[in-house]
Amino acid sequence: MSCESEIVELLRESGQRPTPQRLMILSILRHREGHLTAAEILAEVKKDYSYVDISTIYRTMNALKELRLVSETDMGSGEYSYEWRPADSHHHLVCRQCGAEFSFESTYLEEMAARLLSDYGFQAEMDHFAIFGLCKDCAKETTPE
Amino acid sequence: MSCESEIVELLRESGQRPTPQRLMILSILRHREGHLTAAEILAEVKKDYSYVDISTIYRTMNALKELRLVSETDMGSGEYSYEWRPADSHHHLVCRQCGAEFSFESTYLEEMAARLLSDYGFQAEMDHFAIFGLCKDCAKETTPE
DNA sequence: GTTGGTGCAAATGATTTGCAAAAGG
DNA sequence: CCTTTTGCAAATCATTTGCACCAAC
Repeated sequence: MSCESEIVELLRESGQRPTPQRLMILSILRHREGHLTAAEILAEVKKDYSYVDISTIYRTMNALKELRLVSETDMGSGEYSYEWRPADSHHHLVCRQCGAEFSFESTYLEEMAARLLSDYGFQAEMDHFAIFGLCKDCAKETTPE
Repeated sequence: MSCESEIVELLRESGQRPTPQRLMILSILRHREGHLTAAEILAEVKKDYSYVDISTIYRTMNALKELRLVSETDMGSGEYSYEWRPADSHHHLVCRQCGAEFSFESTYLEEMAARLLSDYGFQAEMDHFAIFGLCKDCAKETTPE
């Protein structure tokens, strides 16, 4: 794939070795839309390359997290989800009832980040938020009016 | 303490039995400011009442969570924190570097909740948010300019 | 060669669960 | 009594770690 060299460069720049495992993990993260759990990444990697361990996934994710190349989000399922850090930050609505997930963008969060910076000097990481609540359909059931 | 009867009533209303364990747990949650982990609640309860188990804490928290009497927040430490659901919703800034925590209130979050409701019909639970980032001091070190 | 990365298996640590006994209504 | 709740111990489940071996530079 064409962006492999780009990935290799990214790794080298940050002092990491471009092993086949990492290339596969990174390629999956970059080509798949949305967030993946460590187990899901593992399953995907194993399709082509059987001998990979879940610990390698976690170690890679931790390294990439520190480099801020991937985001880690608690989607409320008990596992963390990882996503290639998107250029355009988006967020997730997660329904507590049915588990449905929706993406959304919000200038409110960016405005708030700016405000936190000016008021508190706090550099908020607003790139990937999960907001919990009730989706439209479940809200209807719960409050049938 | 004077608010015990109030707590008993709250439990009864929701079909729960006011056992001594629950009364203590609830009393601690209501009188302590800020959020507590399950282990911290356990330690606090054990001061007066030795035979309590961590599973009772979790079971109580899960029941109260569903009744929306306490909020559960991932403060980034690997454990969840619980807090008596505050009348005035506030949120937390957590520094990824030094771990410092700050409370803040924000009308932005409320505005966003209103917008999510009108745009998506999504009833967001905005009562207790943890936002991660870099605090003033750590930001200074990282970006000494 | 030296350093860093991997697979494997075992450890960890938070949370959950099965069950028999105890307590609440 | 009948149902819910508890303590205890054991189970789960995601994530981390120790270590010997292997791969990158």
